[in-house]
Amino acid sequence: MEDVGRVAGVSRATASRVVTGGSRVSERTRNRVWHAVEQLGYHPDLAARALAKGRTDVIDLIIIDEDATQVGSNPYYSRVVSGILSALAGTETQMRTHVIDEPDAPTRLDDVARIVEVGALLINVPPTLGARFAARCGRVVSLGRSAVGVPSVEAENALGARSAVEHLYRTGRRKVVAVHGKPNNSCAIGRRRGFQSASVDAGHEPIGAEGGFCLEAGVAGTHQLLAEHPDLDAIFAACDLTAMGVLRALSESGRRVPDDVALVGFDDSFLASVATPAMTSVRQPVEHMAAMATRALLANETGPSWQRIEPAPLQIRRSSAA
Amino acid sequence: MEDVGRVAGVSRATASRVVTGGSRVSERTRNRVWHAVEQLGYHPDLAARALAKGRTDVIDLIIIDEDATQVGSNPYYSRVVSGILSALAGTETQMRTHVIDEPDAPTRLDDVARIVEVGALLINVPPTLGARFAARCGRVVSLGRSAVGVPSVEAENALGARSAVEHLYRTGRRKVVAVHGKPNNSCAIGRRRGFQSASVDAGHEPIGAEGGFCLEAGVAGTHQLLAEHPDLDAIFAACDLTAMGVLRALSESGRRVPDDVALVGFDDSFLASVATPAMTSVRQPVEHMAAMATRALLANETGPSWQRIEPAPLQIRRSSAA
DNA sequence: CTGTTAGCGCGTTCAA
DNA sequence: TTGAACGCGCTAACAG
Repeated sequence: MEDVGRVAGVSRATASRVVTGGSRVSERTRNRVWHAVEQLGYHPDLAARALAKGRTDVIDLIIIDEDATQVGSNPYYSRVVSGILSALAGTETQMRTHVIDEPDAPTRLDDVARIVEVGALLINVPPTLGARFAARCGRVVSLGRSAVGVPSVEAENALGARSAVEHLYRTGRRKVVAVHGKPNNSCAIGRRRGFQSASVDAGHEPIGAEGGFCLEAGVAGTHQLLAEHPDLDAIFAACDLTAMGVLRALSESGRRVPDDVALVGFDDSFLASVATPAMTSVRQPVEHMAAMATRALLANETGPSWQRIEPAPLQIRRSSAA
Repeated sequence: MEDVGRVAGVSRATASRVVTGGSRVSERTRNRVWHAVEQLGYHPDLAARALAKGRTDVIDLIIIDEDATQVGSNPYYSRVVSGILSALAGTETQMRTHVIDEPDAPTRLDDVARIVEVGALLINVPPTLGARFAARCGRVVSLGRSAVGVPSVEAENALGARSAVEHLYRTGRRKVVAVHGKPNNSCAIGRRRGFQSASVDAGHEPIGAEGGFCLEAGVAGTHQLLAEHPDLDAIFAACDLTAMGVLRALSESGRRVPDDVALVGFDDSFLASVATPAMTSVRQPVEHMAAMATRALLANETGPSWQRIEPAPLQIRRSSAA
């Protein structure tokens, strides 16, 4: 930077001004400095800058999982990462990832809260912990609704689920049932609500099995539903992974998709497109939501009341063909 | 840190010594310092440390992809991330992710090479660029073989493919064909070689379709193979994603798996376990390989001749049942 | 084994 | 609009 100044014929301080903000510097000087930067191939030292500014340009991604070694098997996380990185592209800001085992969450979250710089994205953090984290550090967005007062971005879970059910009845199905997520997960709750109200509106009693966002739940739930309601002809699954389980159980039971039973998942992750048959799914724009949260943190525009709710349009594929 | 020293009754420098290495400090002093650290809840400032040491504790993960927005759809990447993070757990070292669009690779790689600190992990970097990168920065490991002289860790691709073919013939299949990966991908090359030699050893002419590590390749390759060799009764796919495509094409053609046609994939990603039927697959221990590479970088034990080759055991599931 | 001292590279005040 | 000077929090020489 000393050199940049020298080459541009100005002091180090002026060069710094140009490189950082560029304000209160004459047009001519600015050009000369940028030119020198190019010429010398100068790149600022992030560590030094961080020390001087007292803040590192970094966004913290915080993932809580029952089994930290399993995060590699969840398509959701990589979509989030992808969204964050795209929002960070062209920025000097980096992403820092913390994967926390569920049991360690209370302690580890406090540790992380202390070191947060620009902001943090929370995934899978239960409301209590989310609220605590937000209290300790502000500058936070939760992916999926958390406690009241914790900024969050989520998909229109209820509306998405509703559109799935409506689609199924509209295309001629007579008995649409569901495999739900866990009763305490906010996303799962919304989807369940949407399913139930849409069922009622269509003149049917809501029929569903308890589940969870995993394959096994789909398999077990489907077998249970088939046993109790052999005349079902459509299943709404709380997420794509669950839907994959539904697909397997249906195959095991000799029911064909979509001929005998129609299937709709939720997420529209790449699982939906690689499944056989390709799966109709409610699209959750995860990348977009993560990018949006990231940009909000960068712009420091997240307050306790900050909230975004994104549409979740139905992506129709073969699994629900009439 | 000044405070830590004061509380422990020593100078700042001594406190620093204890916190960093702890060598050449008397037992008693060390205890006192650690005690003070606890008491004050002291946490070192990473930026300051980085500046003083002249090096940031960070590992760079570099991913090249044809479409950077699609990295969220590739299970391989999240497994790598997961492996790196597990190796970094308990360390002060962070992970920094760079996703690079294929066309930008030459320029961007040079940029990144300059800022690498502890070391870099390369994914999907073609040999030429890999060699160039290694020349510029050393401290690199490629996941999957790169150019000669570039440290790398890879799975026993050929042997893994061989075991898949042997398994299929041993369980009674008569005509095992393959959908390959791209001809210029090192992993794909190894798997192809394994398939071919195993086929020959089993007394058959190797039959395969060109492909790529994607769904579409599996679909197209399978339709082509079925047209040319209607009597095939087993397919080896170069990766799980391709295998999902094979599954779809077989379904479209009315062939049942495993009754009419057996299927074996490669990777043993979570796709293999969510597929219907569950898919036999050659296990590539991605997380373990990434963790191993990371540890090698941390220990600075990677030289031009550093190389690890990990076994790729067959994971047998329903798709290849006799 | 420990204390003293000198920067690491940069942002930012204050004066000019 | 610009330059000089200070300090961010820490590590690493060098003495003692």
